[in-house]
Amino acid sequence: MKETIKQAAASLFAEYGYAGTSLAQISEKVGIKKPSIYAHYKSKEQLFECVFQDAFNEEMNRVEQAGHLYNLLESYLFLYSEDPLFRCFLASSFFPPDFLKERILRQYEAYLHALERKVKLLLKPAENLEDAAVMYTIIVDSLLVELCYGTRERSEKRLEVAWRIYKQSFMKG
Amino acid sequence: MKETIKQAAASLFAEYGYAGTSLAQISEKVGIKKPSIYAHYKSKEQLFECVFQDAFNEEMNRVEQAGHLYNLLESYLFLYSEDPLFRCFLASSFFPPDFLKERILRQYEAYLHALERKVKLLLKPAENLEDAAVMYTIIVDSLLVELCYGTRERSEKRLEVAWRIYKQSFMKG
DNA sequence: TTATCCCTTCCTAACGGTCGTTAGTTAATA
DNA sequence: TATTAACTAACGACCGTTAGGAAGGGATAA
Repeated sequence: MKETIKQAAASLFAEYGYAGTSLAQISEKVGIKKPSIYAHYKSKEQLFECVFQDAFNEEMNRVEQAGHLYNLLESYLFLYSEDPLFRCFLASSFFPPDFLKERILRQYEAYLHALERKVKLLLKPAENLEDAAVMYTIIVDSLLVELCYGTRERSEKRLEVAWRIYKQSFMKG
Repeated sequence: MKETIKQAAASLFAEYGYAGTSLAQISEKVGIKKPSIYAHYKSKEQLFECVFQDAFNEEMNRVEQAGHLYNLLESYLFLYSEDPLFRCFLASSFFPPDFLKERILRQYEAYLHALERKVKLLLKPAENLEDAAVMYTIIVDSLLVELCYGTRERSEKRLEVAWRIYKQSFMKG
């Protein structure tokens, strides 16, 4: 049940944001009454905190276990359309509620650092490894943005063009 | 006064989103009582609509009057830190309220198209003009994201790296 | 010039509704 | 028997919004 609530909350937070989502909506989606939520979470803030932390950890693990740079990029495409928790991670990073703003910004920074580390690890040593890492995060962010309010089609186009340029710039060898 | 309200609303909507901003906050920032807003706007929705439309039009004009691709990129950096209306345009595009979602998505798409048109106009004819246009919007979006929740410093780094790669890929001639 | 009227813009008071939350109870489980 | 997780009822706070009135300015007519 605790997990069910978390999932329902995740997809609602992802779509309407923290302020735009009410406990009434969440409980209705789960199929229980509003006060029942308090048997599992002591406040709306704490519920959101749990949801976000889960989302963040899961996404962080995914990056750290990635084996190929292109596959990682490509995975964002279906992840966005399939995984509410991931969408929640995205939306919360783009638009964090006030009471968690600082922590979320800190964690998103850690996320970008993890991406850069991954690039430096997987890419053949090159003189411009630093550029390659920055450029990779640029592509990731732009892909995420496009996923948020563009079409799937445009996202795929972006991925294709970006990867072609990226390869050409950093993987000539 | 109508203009004053709009500005106050813009900076609050930019920071807290539509759902996260109350008319009480707006009126307090302006220095009037909450119901006085209704002398100028007939509802919170209409107020937001005006603010967003202003923000969008202003930003669209800016793009259409741009003369250099690099300058346009660079302008986003200070624009974000100086112009609440621009921040509101950004935040609203990233996280539109439900009642305007469709229109906002449509307009953001128009915005990206305007960017692509600008690239094709300003760039020397090349065989991969289409790629250059897509890549430019990638850079813009990633820059905007970084501005939203990164540091100014990181944004500048991104701009520098992205532009170097961009020039090298599309402006060799 | 003065008096009248209208219109705009602010105000106070209050509305119904929804918010997050708490208290207190009941039913089931271990 | 003690604990957990669901419920109903209700709380105070805040939400967007409306009603109704006061103050001021501008135009018009005496």
